[in-house]
Amino acid sequence: MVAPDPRLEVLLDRVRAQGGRITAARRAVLGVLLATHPEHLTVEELAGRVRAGHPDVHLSTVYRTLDAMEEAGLLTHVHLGHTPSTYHLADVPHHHAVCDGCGAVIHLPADLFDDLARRLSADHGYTLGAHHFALAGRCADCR
Amino acid sequence: MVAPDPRLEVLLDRVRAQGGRITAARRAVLGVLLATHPEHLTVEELAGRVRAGHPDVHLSTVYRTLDAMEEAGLLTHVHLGHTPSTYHLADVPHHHAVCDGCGAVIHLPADLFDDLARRLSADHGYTLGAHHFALAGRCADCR
DNA sequence: GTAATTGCAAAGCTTTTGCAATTTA
DNA sequence: TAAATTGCAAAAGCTTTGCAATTAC
Repeated sequence: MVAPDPRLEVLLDRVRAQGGRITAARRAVLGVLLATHPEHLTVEELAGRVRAGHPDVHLSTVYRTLDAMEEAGLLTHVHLGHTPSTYHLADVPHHHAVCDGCGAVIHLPADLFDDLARRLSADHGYTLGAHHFALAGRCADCR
Repeated sequence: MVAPDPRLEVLLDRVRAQGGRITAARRAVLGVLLATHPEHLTVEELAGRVRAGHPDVHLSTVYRTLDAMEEAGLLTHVHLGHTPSTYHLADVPHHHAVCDGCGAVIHLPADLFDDLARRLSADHGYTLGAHHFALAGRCADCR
């Protein structure tokens, strides 16, 4: 038996506050995301872990739950490459750099992009936003 | 009748030089890419234009042609968002910033990323590579 | 009770693949 | 002629959707 994570209640309260309902599926999905944080899980991986405790939760429910929770601002998805989207709890904003060779993911603090963001804003009126797509390149090992 | 583009022969020579064969489909695909450069076309758009002159070229042939020509270094594909990949001739390296609101694409010179690349290299041994995924954000109009 | 959520099955959309037939060099 | 390329049809992989049944509030 896994000890209940008090952070789960905080997340659920945010769902309630937005008029969302609390279901077993939502508890399970958020629970998995809390337990695996700060990993980035594909929907498949997520569903697998959810099903370990709730074999009845359908894959389409996982997709819809993720959509709803993302809409509510609780989580985010990122594209790391030519692969399925990955999900993680929304917390400290960060970027990702993926190695084209081995797939390793490096997490980068957002402030690394401050200069770039400033120039995009000044030169193009463009506001750099979500850290939605990873940078591509080569890690030290694969170089 | 469209005047033949002399640049096409240059590209075809590069294909030959690598042992590739010249077919009507390859002429057509490269021709469209030359004619639309520097636009970024989805495979669907590309195939549509190819079929205007060669109704017999199958979509799967377009995919295979793009793979082969990309392999040969003649072209590149970029992901601009939750949309099909887009293709363009490989020329001056550049990055892309897409507006989450209207989908507008801003082309950014590669040297905008020089500082970032330097820090990634120094701090993580990571070599920033292909400009494969667009940045996400908001353009001036949509802000 | 009412609206939100779910399960299921089916479909959607982009991309890939097997294979025989055709074409290039 | 040998190897590369194509057409076609089928399938694969990820994600979305319609709808009736269930569940939360």
